[in-house]
Amino acid sequence: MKSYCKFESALDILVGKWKSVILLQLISNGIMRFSELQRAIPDINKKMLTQQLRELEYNDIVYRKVYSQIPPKVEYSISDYGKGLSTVLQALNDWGEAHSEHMIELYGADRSGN
Amino acid sequence: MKSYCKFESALDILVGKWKSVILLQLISNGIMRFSELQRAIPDINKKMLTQQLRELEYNDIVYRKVYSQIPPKVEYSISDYGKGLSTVLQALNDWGEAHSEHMIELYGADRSGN
DNA sequence: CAGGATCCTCGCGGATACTG
DNA sequence: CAGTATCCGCGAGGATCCTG
Repeated sequence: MKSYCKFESALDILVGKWKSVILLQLISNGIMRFSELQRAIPDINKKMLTQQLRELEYNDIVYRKVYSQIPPKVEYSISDYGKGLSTVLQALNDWGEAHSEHMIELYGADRSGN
Repeated sequence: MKSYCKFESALDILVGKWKSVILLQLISNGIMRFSELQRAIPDINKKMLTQQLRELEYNDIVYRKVYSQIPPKVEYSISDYGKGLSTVLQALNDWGEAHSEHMIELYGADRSGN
């Protein structure tokens, strides 16, 4: 039997109400400014956006580039290291897709709200 | 660019303070009774153990076998379907391991409490 | 033995206002 | 523009007691 002892810590890093959406945006759009992220995710507020971005930055998943100018300009992107997540994300995504099918088989209607 | 739209729902299923520990136990020990799980995870209480098990059961990750007898006997195990998670778990675990190394490189000491 | 029912706490997430 | 600072509600998680 393999190790399986650090997947909990891995989970923690992805957990947070907005982490996934943010990641999704940055993955598909590349570099994005703070305000672009705000517009792309209308239901989030600045505090949450900042907070979740900081956590992702702390874990070196996203890269934060600050232009020291006025008005300020900050760009976010998936860091080189963060790109290593893609395998995991893909695995999770594939399983998630299969699972929603499975749930439909088991319980009937689709309640995913997708 | 691949889809990446269901990995959020996949995450939800693994999230919960005790899901990972429970899964770990069931993966490595196979079939376990309720009380065995309790003993294996001393810090959990019955309510939480029951609740998290029910959620996993609802998602068809764990199988619950009830022996109608007195005193009651209930056995839990990873369902056949749930075994399909192993790939994902392994991916998460591998990344988690690499990541904790990476964090040490970045910030020095190991704060994982492992 | 394997829960169910109740009550409570604590911190995540959110609304709003202010600032360099 | 890209944030901080404060305040607050709500729900996941927990302690405790009861039951078939």
